[in-house]
Amino acid sequence: MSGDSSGGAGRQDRLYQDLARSLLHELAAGKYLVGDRLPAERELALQFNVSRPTVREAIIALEVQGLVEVRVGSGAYVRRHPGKDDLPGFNLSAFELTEARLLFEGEAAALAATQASDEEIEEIAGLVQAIAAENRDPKGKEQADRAFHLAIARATRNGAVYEAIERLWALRETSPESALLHEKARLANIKPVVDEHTAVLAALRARDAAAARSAMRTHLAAVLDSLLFATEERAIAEARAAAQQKRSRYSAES
Amino acid sequence: MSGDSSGGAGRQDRLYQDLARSLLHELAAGKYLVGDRLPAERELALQFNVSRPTVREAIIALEVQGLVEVRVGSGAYVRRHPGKDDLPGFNLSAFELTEARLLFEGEAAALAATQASDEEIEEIAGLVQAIAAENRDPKGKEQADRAFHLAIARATRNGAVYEAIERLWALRETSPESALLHEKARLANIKPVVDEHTAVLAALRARDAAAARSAMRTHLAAVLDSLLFATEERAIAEARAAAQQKRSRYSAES
DNA sequence: ACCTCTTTTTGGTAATGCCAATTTCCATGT
DNA sequence: ACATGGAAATTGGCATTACCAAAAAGAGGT
Repeated sequence: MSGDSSGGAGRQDRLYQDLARSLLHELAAGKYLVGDRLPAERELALQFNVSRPTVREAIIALEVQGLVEVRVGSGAYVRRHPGKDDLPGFNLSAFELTEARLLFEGEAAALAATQASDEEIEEIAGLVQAIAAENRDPKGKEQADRAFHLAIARATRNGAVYEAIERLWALRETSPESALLHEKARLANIKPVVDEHTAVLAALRARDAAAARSAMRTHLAAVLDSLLFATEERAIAEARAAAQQKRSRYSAES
Repeated sequence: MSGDSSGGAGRQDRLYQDLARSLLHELAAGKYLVGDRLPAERELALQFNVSRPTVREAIIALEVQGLVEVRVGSGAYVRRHPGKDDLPGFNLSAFELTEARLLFEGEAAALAATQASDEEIEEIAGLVQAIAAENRDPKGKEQADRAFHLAIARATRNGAVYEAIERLWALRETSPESALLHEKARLANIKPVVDEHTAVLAALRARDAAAARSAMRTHLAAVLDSLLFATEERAIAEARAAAQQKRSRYSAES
């Protein structure tokens, strides 16, 4: 079996992350208590059918997060249990993240409208162009989209606001389910709609806080819509109804 | 040299940590800027005279901490610099934190007004009582105040919203300058004003989102005021003027 | 100039081998 | 019996080699 990569069902990225997540789940499930020793690297490699280097990488990931302590010649020991903070937004659905963005980034846009420098606004204008360009490329990674939103957050001149919003984006990228859903939404809906971004930009240029908030909320409400569209599971249908309620509130605002 | 371990002068532990530290220093020194690509794994292995697996481990350590982003077939790119985010909320002033709370918690209150269960609202009512009691005790630690705000965040039923707001509180408690300033504000102002909390509660009971947002913003605008009042430093005077501007916006809202 | 196909570069993992730190356990001496 | 010392087994630490797949760079044709 040299090179399971061939038969191993084409996994492209970060096998160690999958393993780390699995171990994390086992920890959270109480399979290993604080002070317990994890199985040996060689054993884990067998159990999970991966190579030892991969196991090492996964354990290092846990070690860096302070979850386990590795003692040479002895083993890896559980230091503490994954707290709510450690599973960064593990249970945060794409809906929750986007709803939070709707609320927070709306306010950020409003504040940015009164705080942003001309240079910052022009930078944002450039990013709108970049989004348009990115949209023409079917493989675009929404890199410009992210930059656009973060630039606005930065233009608030409030580090706490920026950090909070940046964190929401980080969670979105981390959360597996979230990533999956966004991918589906992208395939279905495609374009992150340049018009909506342009509207936000126009409000910023006009230094109109209320308009900026409204435009940003409209944009993110559309994103929320696309997420709902990308979902067929019945379980989510309930959330859909609830979100529908909420959305009606959003548009009623402005 | 195969197996530097033999001649390598008894290194027992974590070669990858040494490497990660070295890279961290280079990052901090500005050798690689945000967005830059790190040298290839094979190249770093040569430069530092270690094996590629070790380089991978070090890069994974950086990746887990969010310092770099690894793209398959391309390389490892700098995401952010060490030090800004690693010591959470380093340069976040009490003003910034409170302003962010004003924006975010206002929205949270509005959402909570439509989402909270009756039980949750009664729990919040109990916390208002607790705040009143805490006020009578000069040694009160604003424990109830914190619980009040977090309960509202939780009542949004949105984990992302809750986590973001909880983080702002955590930062407030961590940041030394922030704590100091809040202390001064407390001594000067005394009561965390029960009336304002009561107003928020009333709006929640009425399920009036707009009123809840308004009441919460009024409350936090008052906190912001007390912070400004507690400040005499000239350096802050400028920020004060800027904040004054912002505040006028806040009250103009609602 | 522009698009396309090939080559090179770069990360992803596997597999193997050996060293060093610990631990286990048994033999030995008291 | 008990303690002690040391070999043997266990376990992590790193190095090497090899090959695949994704991405970037370059060559070639249009």
